[in-house]
Amino acid sequence: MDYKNDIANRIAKITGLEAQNVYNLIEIPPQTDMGDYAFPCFALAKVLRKAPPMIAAELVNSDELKADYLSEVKNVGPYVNFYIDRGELAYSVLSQILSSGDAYGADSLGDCKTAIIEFSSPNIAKPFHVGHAFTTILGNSLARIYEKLGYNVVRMNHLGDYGTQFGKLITAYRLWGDEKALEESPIDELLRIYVKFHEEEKNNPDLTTDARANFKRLEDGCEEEVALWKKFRDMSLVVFNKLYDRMGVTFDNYNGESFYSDKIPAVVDMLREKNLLEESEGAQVVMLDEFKAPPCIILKSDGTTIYASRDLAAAIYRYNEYKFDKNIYVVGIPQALHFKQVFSVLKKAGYEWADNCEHVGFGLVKFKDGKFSTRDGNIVLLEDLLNEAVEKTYEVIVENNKNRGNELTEEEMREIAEKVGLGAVVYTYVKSGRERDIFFSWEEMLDFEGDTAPYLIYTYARTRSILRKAKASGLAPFESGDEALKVLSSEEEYQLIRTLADFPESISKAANANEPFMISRQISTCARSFNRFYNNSSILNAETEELKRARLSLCECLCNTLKSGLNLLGIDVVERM
RNA sequence: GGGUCUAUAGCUCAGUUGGAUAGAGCAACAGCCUUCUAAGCUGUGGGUCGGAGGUUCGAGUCCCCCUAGGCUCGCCA
Repeated sequence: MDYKNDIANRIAKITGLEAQNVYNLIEIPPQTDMGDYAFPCFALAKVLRKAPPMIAAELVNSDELKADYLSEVKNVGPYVNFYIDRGELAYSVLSQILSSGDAYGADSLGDCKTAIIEFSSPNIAKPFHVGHAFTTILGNSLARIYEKLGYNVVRMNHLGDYGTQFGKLITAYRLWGDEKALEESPIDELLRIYVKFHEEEKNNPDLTTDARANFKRLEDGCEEEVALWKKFRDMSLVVFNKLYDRMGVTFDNYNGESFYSDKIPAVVDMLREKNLLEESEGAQVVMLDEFKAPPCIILKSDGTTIYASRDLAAAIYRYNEYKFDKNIYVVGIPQALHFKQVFSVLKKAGYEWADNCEHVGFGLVKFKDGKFSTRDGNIVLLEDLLNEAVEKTYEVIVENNKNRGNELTEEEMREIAEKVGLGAVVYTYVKSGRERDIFFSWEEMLDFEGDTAPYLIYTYARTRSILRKAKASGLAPFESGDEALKVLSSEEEYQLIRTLADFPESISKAANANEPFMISRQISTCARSFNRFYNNSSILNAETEELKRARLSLCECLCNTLKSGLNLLGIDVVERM
């Protein structure tokens, strides 16, 4: 039952205000002892020409505000506070969660609309470091969130697989390439020769000329160059895919820059036909004064294309192919202006769907002391970070396993460590607002206490353990709709139920703002509420059989919520740890 | 210099269209395992919300100015 809506209707009846307006005014009090909903009377003060506290006092006495599900209606200063009957709340919230299972929070808001999410998009032949992890983790989470809300999601990996750097790689590979090393560790070898190229290039301008010629031959489709390019691309993809598999990240396609390169001329023609192209300082540009943005370069003065033209071609292709309702780019904040320009050009060219394109930016990953730079070797590979986190998790598990009667086998411990370790890393990226820079520190990444994934997974596993024990002793939770759920009315139970009830809303909020942290924050609150309850009340040794079963139901609801929420963040749960 | 974002507890961060006593986690200190997993829980200390002004019943939140910092500003992506 929608309590808020019902309360709004009742207040509307008394005051004569629009129900929708009242609904928007109703808020959730900052403290739980102030009730479940509150109606502030400030807005009525002007209309009724009375002081808000007086209005509140009068409202409270109205018969219209007497409902079965309300245990109390109280005026506090200018507010009218509504208290939902705890048993009633427990019954309605738990019934809903129990019937939804792992799907708790799912919605059909998306209505089968199509949402394209471009994310990860690493450069071929370059190492995948902790900076790339941000777009990968964020995009993966957003994809899952939109799917949960009923969207048809298309995951796109816009690979950096084209451009003059491939001319350089071809030149470098022919001079210094080591076939064996390439087979064993493609990215390392490609990076080695790429770095060497840049060193040698300083003293040998011929290399630059050769690299340009090679890229030209690649663009012209010369067999040898294309074959080499393809080889580099395929080998890099194998490496990336291993990482994606490990993280549970999937893509619907890997159409990178190379895929769109032959679609650019049509875009240039289109812009020219619409008289949008101007010559400026030798380049072909689209002026964007009316969008308060600098000109967007479409063709360089040498007539070649640039990344803006590629992104234009990609957007148009995507619209024609998918007729998307949302086209989201999960790319770092430094590219904010670039996307503003691209979207503005589309708009200027008359594509109304340009309004459905959105740049979802995120902060930089930095070191506390000094910059993050590939050149200085000041870099942490994502794989190293994951391994480190898994290893540390494993040590903790081994230690705990000794104290818990060696229930786990070596293999199980390895498997748990993998999931929890990865979860710990993923969580650090989605625990706060995406636009903030992340200061990378091993210490924080490997801290498993407090607001962390291990804490959440631990809470889940601990609860699963209780459910297993209950089952073994023939004790079953109540099912959805069982009136006995109403016995849950203690302070801790009530607090937990309230936080569980807020979970679905956190998903739609997260989607609206493209901010997964709104979900991580919610489930973190759920876990904390549960642990408080857990430490205060015994579940399997509760006073009555009925209370035991009702509390087991509460456990099950917590599990459903945590599992669903963590899944939306891209984190797996484990049954024991 | 133009654009843009940020500034909240010692540290890392929340704070919804202006609303009730500005909240979490970490760190510090003091407690809690013969009881369902202590990766847990309880308590304590810690704040002129960068600074000044303005708007109003009311400002961490909105407007203006200032200070500090990040990112960015046509032929790299």
